This record gives sequence, structure tokens and C-alpha cells, in this order.
Amino acid sequence: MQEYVTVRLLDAPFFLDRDYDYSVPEELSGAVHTGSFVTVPFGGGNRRHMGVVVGVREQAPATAAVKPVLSVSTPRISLSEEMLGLVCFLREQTLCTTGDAVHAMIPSGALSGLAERYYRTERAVGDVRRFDTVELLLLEHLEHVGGAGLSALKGRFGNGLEERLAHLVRAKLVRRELCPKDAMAEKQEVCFVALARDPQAKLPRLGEKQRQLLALLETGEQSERDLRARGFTKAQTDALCRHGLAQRRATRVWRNPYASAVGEAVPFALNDEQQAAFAEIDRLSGDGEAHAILLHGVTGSGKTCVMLSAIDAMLARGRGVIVLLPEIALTPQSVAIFCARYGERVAVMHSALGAGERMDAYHRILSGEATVVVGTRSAVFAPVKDLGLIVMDEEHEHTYKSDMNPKYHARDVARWRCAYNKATLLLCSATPSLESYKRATEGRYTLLTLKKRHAGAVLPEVTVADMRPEAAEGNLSPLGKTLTEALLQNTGEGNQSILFLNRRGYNHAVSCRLCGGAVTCPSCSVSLTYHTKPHSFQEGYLVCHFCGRRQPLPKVCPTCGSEHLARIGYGTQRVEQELGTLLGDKTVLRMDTDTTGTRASYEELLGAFRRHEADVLLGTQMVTKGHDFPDVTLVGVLMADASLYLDDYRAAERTFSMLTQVIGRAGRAQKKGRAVIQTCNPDHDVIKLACAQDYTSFYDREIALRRLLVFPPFCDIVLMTLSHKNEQELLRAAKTLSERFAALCAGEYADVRVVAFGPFEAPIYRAEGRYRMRMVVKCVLNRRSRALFGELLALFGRQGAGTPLLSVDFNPSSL
DNA sequence: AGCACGCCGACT
DNA sequence: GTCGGCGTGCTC
Repeated sequence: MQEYVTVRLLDAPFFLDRDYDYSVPEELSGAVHTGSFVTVPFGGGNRRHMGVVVGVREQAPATAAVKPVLSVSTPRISLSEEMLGLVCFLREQTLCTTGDAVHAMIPSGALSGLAERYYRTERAVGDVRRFDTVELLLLEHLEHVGGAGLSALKGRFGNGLEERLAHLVRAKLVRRELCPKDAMAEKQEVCFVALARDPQAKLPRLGEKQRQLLALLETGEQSERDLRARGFTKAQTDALCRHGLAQRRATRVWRNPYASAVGEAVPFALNDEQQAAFAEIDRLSGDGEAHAILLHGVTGSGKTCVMLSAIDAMLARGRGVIVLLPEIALTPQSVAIFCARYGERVAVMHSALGAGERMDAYHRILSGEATVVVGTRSAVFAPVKDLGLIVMDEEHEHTYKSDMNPKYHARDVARWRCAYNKATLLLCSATPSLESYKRATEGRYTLLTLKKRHAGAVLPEVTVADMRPEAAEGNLSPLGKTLTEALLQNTGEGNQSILFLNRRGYNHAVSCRLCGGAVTCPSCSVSLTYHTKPHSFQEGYLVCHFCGRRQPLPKVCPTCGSEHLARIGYGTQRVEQELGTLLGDKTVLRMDTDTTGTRASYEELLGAFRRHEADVLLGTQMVTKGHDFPDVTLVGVLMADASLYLDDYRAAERTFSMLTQVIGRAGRAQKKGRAVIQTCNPDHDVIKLACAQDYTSFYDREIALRRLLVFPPFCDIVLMTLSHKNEQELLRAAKTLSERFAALCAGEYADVRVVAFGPFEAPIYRAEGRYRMRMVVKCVLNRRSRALFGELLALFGRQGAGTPLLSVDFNPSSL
């Protein structure tokens, strides 16, 4: 029976990403299923492309000519029904291509790809004058070797190779082919064992080395690596195998950098409150329905214990678990908690994994060997068998939103997968996102609250240091009197301190040193950002990064009328310098994106601080996410209000969350801790509420504001970014974009309600040699509104290489 | 995007 | 006459 399949290409641009029908040749029937990866001929030139089968049928498609599937490219890997559904979900949700979605789900090493190869054709060269010497040498070489890959040719012919090959292909003297290339190899460990032999039988004649080798093997199996290290050569092992005295054995080994992660499984007992929360989670996840639970626990309430109990219970039911952690929290220490508790059943997945490690983790999950996946946002796609629970720790963290294609939010994917698998989604946070908490209050999530701090955890004594009087006295040092004294005393007693400074404070917001207010946009209440005019650092203007509004720099503070307006901005480096002079012989560790280039250096810094090799840890957000430092008794926050002036409508939410966490950090020590919060804005609600660790009041205040100004979760934000190397082209394209958008909104999509801003220059107008313009749109996302943006994406994808690039991000993590 | 088809100028 | 320029249009 002739079969037909519907295929989607993996390397197709947005507008080519639709269904194509192919016939299945007889020799492949039985090997091609829904979810299989195949190669197919595509386009006039029948170029080979990778694709995934999304449907199998027996009726011939109505369309004219159907081409045949060429091959099944990775027989071992295919997409399950669930993953195919997830591909569709991602495409609709984020307007990405099938290829983008598939690549998010399958590690690139596990999937075979296509490699270019070049062959000499039969055609005669003809007029030699048409080609240069290198081209003629190239032809000769290809004729000699038969066929060659691009990389091999590059080594030999160097610069200008691509152009020359293209020329030869055009002249039909060289044929280019795309061949399926194998997936990344499995890693094997080879060892040799002696085979049992009749002691009576005479040994064949062996060399001295061979006899030694045999004697060694008879004491037990030896790995090839060890043997080589002992000076035995391949010739000697081969000889023994040939004589039937030994055997070569290859076993697959998993590249698992965490296999040796040690740590002790900490036993714990749940207190009443934790037990009650766990009991409710367990009750819900046992009823065979999908559930979403928001576990809101104040800092130090022991959310982790509840989380681990829930995971234990789900594993006991025989179902798989995914644990998502924000990027920054995925340190060896936190991974060790899981490795110690679940051992071999854990697979760790994060972006810093090597290609081979990632692939092996994937295969371990696929085979069912690993049933607990711990990882960052991309781990939400892990092909866990019989998924029963997804835990999202620090649910509010913005690193759960991807800003590259596919631009998904891990929470949305997790919700979808839980619904599909009738699994439980457990969101944990001390400061939930407004969106999640709103859903909880509406009853769409089950809200569980932990109010009690667990034994030994006391909130530190919080002092809010008002920096305004000092500013008035002319003390512009980043370290105020209160904090300086506390710091000197604390380090003097041999205790450690953490100083936290939000690096985004470098942003040139303009704030008043007297009243503490920042200059905000009248229509968005987003802080305006100071931009300098080109070639002049003195002359500047203010820009709203949300709606693009511009205004001159006011002479006096719009709130209190004083002239003490100042651009906020000093960073960690400046403070490090100050600390050096202040503390003399004490050691200061600075930790920010500049000093922690790699994951390793980040962990090294944290480790050094934990070992008490430094007295003060100074850094950006990273320091709030480390782990418990038992000797830290002082936490200082410099410019607590700096992040209030971020050019983002979530500034208050982020500030509250950061302050709450950083204060909670000092509260974990056995010794009584202290927190000093420096601010020009001591009366600001957000700062007061964070000091009191009062989330619900903060929520009530913030949600009212969002409702009033119509910001998420009361609408969605769409960010469209156009970029182009040529500024003039970009401006023309930006005009086209806004016109097309306006036309669509007025015509075909008149039912979609939108509020659009821009186009205006992106906050970083020129980056990586490209200029960027953006448009920001407020609307409610649904199938209709997404289709509207899909049309724009199709329009800008269609017109070739010289055209500007349009990117659409729904609810971006930052603006 | 790629690649064909197609219709014009510069060369053997 | 042919080669090769790149404008236009399609891709199961």
C-alpha cells in the first residue's frame, strides 16, 4: 500500500514553514512514522532538507506532483505525540518555526544533520580561460579524491573557496550534495578481558610483552586506557584477541559531569505547616487530573523541604519529575542536593553542558534510566517518561523566559505539559510573579502558603538608611554613615558581609537627591532614561523606553522643585575602590558579570567566600542567589531605589523581590543578622514592604497600579524589533512596518484591539554593526492577535537577504 | 533562503 | 550566435 506523509522542514524560514506532502518509497515503508526525522528533496533544485513527519496517510494528496522521501535520518530519535503537540503549541504561542521548536526539544548532537560534499562531474572543462589556477587545481583535486567536504577543502584551498566552488558549480563542473551526517557518537569505554582457556592446551607462541599482558588480564579486566598507560600497545592487545585468548568489550558510558557529585542526603522533618502543604500537594497530584499549585513561602520557611517531599512522593508513584531552577541558582551545591538524594536517577541539563554531555543526558532520560531532571528553562522539554510533576523554583525569575527563538516562557510550556500528562505543576517562590499570584487569587492555581520561618531562621534587624541628608551635606560616597559603621564593626568582629548593588543602576535614570523621586513618563509611569546626544556628553534628553516619548532634561525636579537632579550611576568597581580604602587589610571579593566570565569562576568566587577567604562579598544580583553563608551577619544594599528607576514597568516588582531575598539571606545565619538598606527613598512603599517582608500588601498595591495603567497581567506586551546594517534601509522598513501594522489593524484585523507605540529607536540603537528600531504594542494575546503579528513576520521574512530582520517577542523579559 | 526560468548586453 | 548578468516566482 502506497503511503504518503506530511512533512515540515526543520531549516525553513517562517513563510516556508507549512505542510508538504511526500510519498514513501517502498524500501522505506515501515520505517517512516509520525514523528520520524527524514530528509526530503525540496525546491526546484531538489536540495536535500531535513524534516519531521507530522502525519501519515494512505490517500494520495490532491496536490499535483509529490516527491519521494529520501531517507530516515535518525532512526533512534523521533518525536513523541506529546512533543509534536508541543511543537504546534510553541509555533502558535511564540511564532517560531518548526525547526526552532524542534531544536529547543532535542539536543543538536542527538539529531543527525546534513553535510555539504562536492564532487567532480563528467563534464569537460572546455575553455580553460574561464577559470583561475586555483579553480583548476580544485577540479583536479576533486577528480583525484572523488568527493570532499567543505572543511577538508578549506584547509587546502583557503580564502575565496566558497566563491570558486560556486563558480564551478554554476559551470556544472562540480556537483554539490547534502548528505546526511551521523549524529554525535556515543562515548564508549573499551576494555579487555581474558577468555577462559583449557589449562592443558598449549599456549601459542607469544612475545614477552604479550605474555605479561595476558597475565595481567587474567587478574581481571583492564580498560584500554589503563593498558596504554602501562605501555601495552594496540598490536599486543590485537594479537591476544586474534589468538582467542582475550576479548575486546565496548560498553557505552554516559558523559555525566554530575555522576560524581557528592553531598549527603540531608534528612529533614516537616513542621506542621510544611506537612499540611505537602499533604495538599500529595492529595491533588494523586487524583489523576492536572493541577497547578503556587507554593508561596516567606524566605526561610523551608520551601525546599516541601518540594523534596513532593518529588519523593511522585517518584514513589513511579512517575517522572522535572525540577526547574533559575540559571543562577544551578550551582554544584544545589545540584548536589538532588544528586545525593536521587543518585543515578538524576539527569542535569543546563546551557553550559557540552554537546556530548547534553546528548547523553537526553538519552538517559529517554531510556527511562533518569527519572528526575534538574535543569534550567530548557529542561522543561526533557522527554521524561510518564511525567507526573514539574517543579519551578523561584517561579518569578525572568530567566525562565527565553529571549531567543523560540521565545517561550518555561511556565507556559510547563503548564501545557502538565495538562497533557495530567501532571502537577508546583510553582515555588517567596515573591511570586504578579501573574501567578493573580491566577492563584482567582482560583486557577491552588495557593499554599508557608508563613512560619523554620527553626533558627530569624529575620535580621533591618535598618533603612536615609541617604538624603548625607547628599545634602555633600557626601556623595556610595557608602553612607550607617552602613560604614556597621561594616567596620562586623568585619572587626571577624564576621562576613554581603554588599549588594544592582548593576543596572548604571542606567542613567535621573533622580532627585532631595525627594528621592525619579523623573517618569507621564503616560507609562516608567522611569525615563537619560540619553546623551552624539558627540556631546553634556547635552542630553530623556526617553521613555516603553512608549518612545522624548523630552528635554528638566532643570528642576518635577515633584519637589529642587535643583538637585542627578544622573544615578555608579557601579561595583567604584564601590570596590571605596571599600579598599575603608577596610584596609580586609579582603573584598567583587562579583559581577565582569569578574565572572565563566560558570567556573562564579562558583570559585562563591566557594572562596564560603571558605571565609574574604570578608566582604560585593556584587550584583548574583550575590542574592548564592547559597547559605553561615558566617554572614551583615547584608548591605546600596541604592535600594536604583532598581525602582529601571525603565521597565516591572521595576517595582523586581526591586521588591530582590530586597526581600537579600534581606532573607542574612536571616539564615545561626547568629542574629543585620541588614542595612541605603536609599534616597525611605518612605517608598516598595522599600518599606520589602523590609517588612510583606508580600500580600505589596501585591495589592502593585496589582492596583497595573490595572490602572493597563499593564500585564491585565494585557500583554508585544515587542517588535527591526534591525538592519544600513540605517536608511532600516528607517524605510520601520515606516513600512508601522504602515502595514496600521493597515492590518484597520482592515482585516479590525476586531483586534491594540495600543501601539513607535516605531522608535531601541535603547541600544546600534549594536553588532546593526541599527535597531522597535515598536511596542499593548494587546491581549489570543489566536487572532498572534495571527496579526504572524502576518508581519511573514511579510518581513519574504524579501531576501538585504532586507531588515524583524523579531517579535511576546511579553519579553526585559524591555 | 535557494534555485530555476527568462529576458537583455558583451564577447568569441 | 553563446555566456552570464540578476529580476521574478515557486517551493509538496
